[in-house]
Amino acid sequence: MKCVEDQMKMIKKGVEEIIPKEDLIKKIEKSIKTNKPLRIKYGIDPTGYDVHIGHLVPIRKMREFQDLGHTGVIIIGDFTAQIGDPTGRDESRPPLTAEMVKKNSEKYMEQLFTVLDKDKTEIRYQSEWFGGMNMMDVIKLMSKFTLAQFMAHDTFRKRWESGNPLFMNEIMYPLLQGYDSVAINSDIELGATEQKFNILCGRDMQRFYNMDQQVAVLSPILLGTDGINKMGKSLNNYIAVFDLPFDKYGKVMSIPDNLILNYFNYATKVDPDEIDNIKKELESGSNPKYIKQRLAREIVSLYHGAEEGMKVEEEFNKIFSQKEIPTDIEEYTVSQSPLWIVKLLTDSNLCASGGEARRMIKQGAVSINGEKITDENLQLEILSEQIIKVGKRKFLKIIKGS
RNA sequence: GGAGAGGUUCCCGAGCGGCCAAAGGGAACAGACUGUAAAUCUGUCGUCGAAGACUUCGGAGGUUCGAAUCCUCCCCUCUCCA
Repeated sequence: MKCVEDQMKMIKKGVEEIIPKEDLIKKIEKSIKTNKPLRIKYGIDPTGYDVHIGHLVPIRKMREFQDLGHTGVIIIGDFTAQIGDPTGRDESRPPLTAEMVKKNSEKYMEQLFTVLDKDKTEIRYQSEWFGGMNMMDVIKLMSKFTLAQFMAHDTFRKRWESGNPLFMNEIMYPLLQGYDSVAINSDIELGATEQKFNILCGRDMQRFYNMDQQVAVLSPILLGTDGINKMGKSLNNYIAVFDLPFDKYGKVMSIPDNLILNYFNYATKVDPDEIDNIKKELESGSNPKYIKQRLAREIVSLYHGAEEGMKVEEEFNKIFSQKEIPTDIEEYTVSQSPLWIVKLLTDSNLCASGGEARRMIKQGAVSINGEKITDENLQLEILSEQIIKVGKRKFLKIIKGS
């Protein structure tokens, strides 16, 4: 096992805050002395299974802990999922069935294991400890905190002050998350900085149960592709693990230039020294496009391999810089000919409605074999291998059916 | 339990009997430009073979030639009082 200094150096990298740092040092010392791995906690809510690269910032940290010999513990929040984290924007939550929880967490873990070390990961469900609780236990949990403590928390206070509804069950959220730390006896909890309150709740909760208190290791929040809000599903500014390589590449290319270094730091495995070089390069005024392309390649490679990264980059240049046609285009079989162009666009799902299809034609966004379509009444003679293009990035190959 | 305010199109938010498919902003999409699905500028932004028609302003009824706008009941949220 590595010495305390080495471990600390590795842990501190790319981390915004460690609360309290002294405790972390003590924990590592103890772990080395007793040769016992630390238990590193991270919780997920199985409300869905779309994992984006923002979620993976703390997960990468967990992997580093695992590489240092420690144990990662993933909590499947099958109880907290019924509430919805108040720090998020989610409003009402439909109740989750057991099957949904199972399906979501399996898919979720599949994505996390692109980063984590399976042999050093423990998966635990909240229902293991909350499932058997009765009302007395719940009251006991609630008696540990005051309302004032919760109202001091920014997200609760803001909701309150802006006159938005704040439900009682939402107040339970930090309590449940906090008790998880007691249940699994965690040494360290990982999360983004917005999780500070919840994670510190876990610390308090452990103290109430006379346990060693966990340390909060907080990662910065990854901004979304819009460059303004945190990456998240509700704002549709996220890059998902399940996104196709080409989409990942394109989404990275759409981030504002000032986010490039941020992404290099938190969304790739590029060495910090190398990132320093990139920073200098950016400052020296070289074209950010090429640096962003490298970033996009790095991110795609991380999930799909270096080869795919190169391939996708070529494809991107082809379509957007040289305005050519992509190599692989989805095919669509048409048996009726001639076919009204608007019908073709809607039937093939290139456009959502007839109105949209007409609009696209009017705006000069539709072309067939490179020829712009201007007549929205066009009866198209269907020939095989016609390439239809809508906007910049929607392509379809028409196959003549019989 | 009492008193007040409010629920509008993906989101925020105006409208308070016809000129409302509903201002403005954001998001999204398209075009131009470029260094890219950056930035900027311009345009579009309910559905229907587009003519007119149909559906939409928390829900259900009603008044009216005509309702997002008025009335009744219901559901939901916020504020103050207890």
